[in-house]
Amino acid sequence: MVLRFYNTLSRQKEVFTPLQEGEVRMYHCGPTVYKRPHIGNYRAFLFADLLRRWFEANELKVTQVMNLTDVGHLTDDADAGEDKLQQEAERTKVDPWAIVDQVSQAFFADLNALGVVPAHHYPRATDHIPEMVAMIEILLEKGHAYRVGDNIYFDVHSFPEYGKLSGNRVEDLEAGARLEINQEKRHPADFALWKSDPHHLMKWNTAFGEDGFPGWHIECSAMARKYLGDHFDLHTGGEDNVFPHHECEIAQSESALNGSFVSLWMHTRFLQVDGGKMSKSLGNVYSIDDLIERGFHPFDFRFLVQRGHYRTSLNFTWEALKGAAEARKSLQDLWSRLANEMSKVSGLSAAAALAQAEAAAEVAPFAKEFREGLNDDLNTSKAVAALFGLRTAVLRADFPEPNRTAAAALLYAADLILGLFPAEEDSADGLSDAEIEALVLARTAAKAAKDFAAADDLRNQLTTAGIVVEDTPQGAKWHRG
RNA sequence: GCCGGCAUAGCCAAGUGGUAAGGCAAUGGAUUGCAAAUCCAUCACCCCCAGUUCGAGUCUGGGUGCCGGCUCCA
Repeated sequence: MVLRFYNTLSRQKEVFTPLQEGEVRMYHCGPTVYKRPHIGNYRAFLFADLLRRWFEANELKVTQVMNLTDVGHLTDDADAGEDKLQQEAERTKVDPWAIVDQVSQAFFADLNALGVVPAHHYPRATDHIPEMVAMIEILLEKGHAYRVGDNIYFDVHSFPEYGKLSGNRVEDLEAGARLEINQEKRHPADFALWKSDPHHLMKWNTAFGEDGFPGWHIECSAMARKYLGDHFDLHTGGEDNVFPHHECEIAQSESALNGSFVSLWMHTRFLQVDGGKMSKSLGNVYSIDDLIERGFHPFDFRFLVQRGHYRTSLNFTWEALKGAAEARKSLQDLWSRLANEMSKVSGLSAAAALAQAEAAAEVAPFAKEFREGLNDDLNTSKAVAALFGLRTAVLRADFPEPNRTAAAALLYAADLILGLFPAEEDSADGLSDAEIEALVLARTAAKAAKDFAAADDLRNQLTTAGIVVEDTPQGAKWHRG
């Protein structure tokens, strides 16, 4: 098994070697819970889910952490800066803690709808104030941070490698600074670790003062350390996190902990809508519910995202989503056709199912293409193409019967890894096989008698019950849709 | 102004320098009582201009357009 991933830090694909053999520890920058996440946010979270699933399919033990940022961050570093959560709270006259609760619930509901496997920890920033304070104290002691009144800043010049992730240089940042220079700071690129403001709605009484709140970046450093240790395998986020957020995390953590922090940094490219950035004014900032209202299943969106590569900007359009939905439906149809064989492989692990598929000559080429695609920096396009290759092969009349189970195994594994098909809904009006057979036979008889009205009526009954009837040269066949 | 990325058919999207995966849609045919499904077939000179090379979507330079960061943002 050789997994290769593109590392933002080195700007190239690298062979992945876990720090601890057989284990992967990873951290994902999660949502700021001040307003409901949109589909663009979910592209990043679906990517995290895919990583998790593929690692587990490779029999690695995964520890996965995704933070919830529930304390607002400053819109700028000047003292007048407000934070989004505070703004939202003031705008809606709702207590910020209530907003956090409400948005968090919506977030988890969306994750569930998208079939995301829950991370092991979803730490909240406000639950980790002591950890952040402790880390800031280390930075002060080591001379990487300085205090001005009740504000504390990280001294960028104390970390010579600042800029290694983003490629930015401290000098350029200074030259391009569009902000009013905060006179408190020694250098414009210095960033806040802790701020104090009596008017802030969310504030804590700490050694740094009575009315303080954390800077934007420190929460991830502190929480990652707590749940994953000082040095862990990989950290992900959207491309916009590269700078300043992740750059600052690196500076803080490596300064505080004397050593490398994260081995592999992975970032997802933004989702575009209608060829450009989604924006409120264009009215194309969609939520998962918006997709559902238009008649799509959240898994259609999941499939759309996973048909493309995470490092390429994906253009979301309703037409593209429709295309993904149709494509997913045809794989779902394949699943139904393999229902009998599916029962023989269900319960297998993804690793075992994939191995079984690779062991069968007729299916192996597709299984290999699927695996190799994912091994190569999660090339899901290639992996999905393999599934369509499998579909074509299975649907050919001469597909060898013994290999149908292997084909089912591959599709089953693909579902465990990509999350293609929602869990079966309990069909309350489900017909038994015998009842279906009777209806199908009755329809065949009606057709033979040229009573097409009756035949169509029977077909409608079956369709309504979720049964697909196919007239083939070998007679009528049916399967559950 | 300074960093970084992308540009492939109507749409979405892969692509180690050797003559363009896959899907959706569409079109023709087979099949059907009509459909649906399925099967067969058709459907791209890879943004523009130079250059390197025996050979470039794939490398280099210059344009144009879009995206990200430098400011909260996946």
